[in-house]
Amino acid sequence: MNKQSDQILKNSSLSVTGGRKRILDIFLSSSNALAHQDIESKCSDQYDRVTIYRTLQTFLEKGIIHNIPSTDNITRYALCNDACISTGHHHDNHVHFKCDQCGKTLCLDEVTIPEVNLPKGYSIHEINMVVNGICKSCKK
Amino acid sequence: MNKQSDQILKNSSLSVTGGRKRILDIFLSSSNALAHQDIESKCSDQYDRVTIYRTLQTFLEKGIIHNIPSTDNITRYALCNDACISTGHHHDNHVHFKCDQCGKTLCLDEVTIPEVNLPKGYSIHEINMVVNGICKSCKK
DNA sequence: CTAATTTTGCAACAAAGTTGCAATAAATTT
DNA sequence: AAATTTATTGCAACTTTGTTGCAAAATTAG
Repeated sequence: MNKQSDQILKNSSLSVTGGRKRILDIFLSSSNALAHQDIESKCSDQYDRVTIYRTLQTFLEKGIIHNIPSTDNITRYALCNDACISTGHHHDNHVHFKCDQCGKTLCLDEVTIPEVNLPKGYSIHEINMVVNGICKSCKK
Repeated sequence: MNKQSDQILKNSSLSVTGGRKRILDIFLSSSNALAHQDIESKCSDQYDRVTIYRTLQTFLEKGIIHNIPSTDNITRYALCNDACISTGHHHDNHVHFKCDQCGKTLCLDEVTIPEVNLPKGYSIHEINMVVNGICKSCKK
């Protein structure tokens, strides 16, 4: 009976440690993107601040999570979907949404980023699209 | 003989001070977006760190500059084009480009953000699009 | 030119992130 | 399954980034 988090760590050839499992579980049970601060407030009693920083860094490098750009200068992370993880080479091509009311940031996995034509001479490696507005839950 | 920076400040009904003129001039003479750090390194001998923070904040509020989202957690600012400034109500609808080689971030004023369709229940207030890749100058 | 208003610099602080190193835990080998 | 190797964690110290209150200085208004 392997937990999902154990499996993900093994697939990324990472040591399975308590801290990594815990942080991964926090992501698995969250519907929105998380900032370092969010994670810290959920497990700083068990794990050190520095460990959380290092774990997030490791997850990023392994493509387990991706970070989401924002203008408010807070780095938020979200789990990559299976496609991301398996490819290793990492390209999110989905749109991110940040709700101005509840403040939550979501991956809209089903919304793909539309094509954009840049002037001659530019080559594209990655595209990020972040939409601000009011989310489904807040609008009701 | 009013300098351009004086005029911009007056148009935004801001007091014309040495620091504001200096920082505005730095933007006016830069082809790429600037982080707080970039500005500090150019004028920290003349103006205090705190003044720079407050000036950038003021410029943001007045719509003289806008900030550009990024995944590297560094807030970068760029001058708004005339359309932005005059409307007051601020919507950049151009694409931003960050070069992976030289690290510079540019406003591609001529490239407008393509339409995107969100699922039912979401309302859009603002859209940001940031493209990473190799810029014109680096590609040569 | 003087008074009222804003802006600035300084000091102190808070928050966010990083690094080195010893202790500990996990994986590997036998 | 114990011992060894390797990787991870916690702690302390530090750097960078951003904020706040308040008195001094500069700008604007009368």
